[in-house]
Amino acid sequence: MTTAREMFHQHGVRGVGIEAITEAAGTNKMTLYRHFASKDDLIVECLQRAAKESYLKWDELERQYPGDPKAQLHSWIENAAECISGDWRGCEMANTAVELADDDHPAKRVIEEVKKNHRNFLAKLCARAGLDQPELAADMLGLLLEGARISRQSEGQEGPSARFKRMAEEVIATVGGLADKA
Amino acid sequence: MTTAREMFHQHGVRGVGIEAITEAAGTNKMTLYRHFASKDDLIVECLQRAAKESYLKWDELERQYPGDPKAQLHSWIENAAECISGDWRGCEMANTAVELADDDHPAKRVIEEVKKNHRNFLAKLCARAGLDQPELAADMLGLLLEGARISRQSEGQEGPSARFKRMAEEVIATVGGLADKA
DNA sequence: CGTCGGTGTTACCGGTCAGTAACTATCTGG
DNA sequence: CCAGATAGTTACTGACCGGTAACACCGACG
Repeated sequence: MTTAREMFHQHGVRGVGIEAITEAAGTNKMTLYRHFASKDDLIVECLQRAAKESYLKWDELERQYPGDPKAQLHSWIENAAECISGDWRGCEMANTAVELADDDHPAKRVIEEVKKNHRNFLAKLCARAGLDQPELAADMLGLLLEGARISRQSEGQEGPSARFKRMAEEVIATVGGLADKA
Repeated sequence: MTTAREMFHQHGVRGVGIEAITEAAGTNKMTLYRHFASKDDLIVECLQRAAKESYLKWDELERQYPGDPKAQLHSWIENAAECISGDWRGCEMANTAVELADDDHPAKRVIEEVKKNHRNFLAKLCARAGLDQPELAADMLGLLLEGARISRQSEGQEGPSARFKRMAEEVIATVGGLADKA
């Protein structure tokens, strides 16, 4: 199943077949179909596992710097930057959303929920950090990250996504961070 | 061919077949294959047409407010916001880049070139508008747009992408716009 | 009138892929 | 040692899709 996530991410959910996944995982199709009803089901469960990982990571991020929301925010930036600079192919969620043009696909609900939670988490961090416009800052950080992950797939590692960290710092410093100067 | 672009955009390049395209265009497969060598070829030419449209739009944008780079910048924001709010499914280029996991695909070169040109165009506008940090502002505007277009596919029209205009204005006002206050 | 470039039509090939069936092997717990 | 659950194997179906072949059609131009 970890293999499934890797392959879905690497080649896209539409670009890899069940057989290739099971083969790479050292098993076969039948075993997989005894655990998952369909390929769509497998996709959904992969995304849900990814979602759970994200939630854990956010929790850990808060626990790492208790009572210091500014540090939490910077840690988030650090974390996000790592997501971009790796050899990863963007965001599992966003990529899948692009590939699954059908709005009725069950995976879409998972994706939407995670993205909404991410936004709320960011807004919470921004508000706690005392930013002047936490909602605006959260939206900007979220979209900058989303854009950076996509841009990496269009322009490669040397594109604008390489400057993500600086941009994010700029956002919390100037956009919502007027409280610093007050 | 216009039909091809619409359908590629609506269902994704991997999600629609040649037959569906030709049928929707009121013709058939053979006629298409007499003009295009392969599906990949069709994709590339569609993207190149999209690229040409973008270049024309940028030129028009500069011609619309000659000698007034600030107005050009705001007009760019307006234009970008329209791209998001429509019923469109994100950016043709970025979506295709996500779908075509293979880095060697000829379409990737087209996409990369357009994105680079877009970034340079933005940087030029920002510099001419007298922004303090034109490169940084251009990167941010570009990634915000990219992120907004992707977010629309994950979170729908009501998500952060709805606030794109405000974010972009904030960027040129505070991030690179210190020249205003000087 | 003839022929020639472009178009439409039908049928087909080869490949891939999701999903299933039937059978066998292996390991478990009692 | 036996029973039952789990996993492996092979082969298959049915559908879709990219691409091609062969042939009939129609308009233009000489």
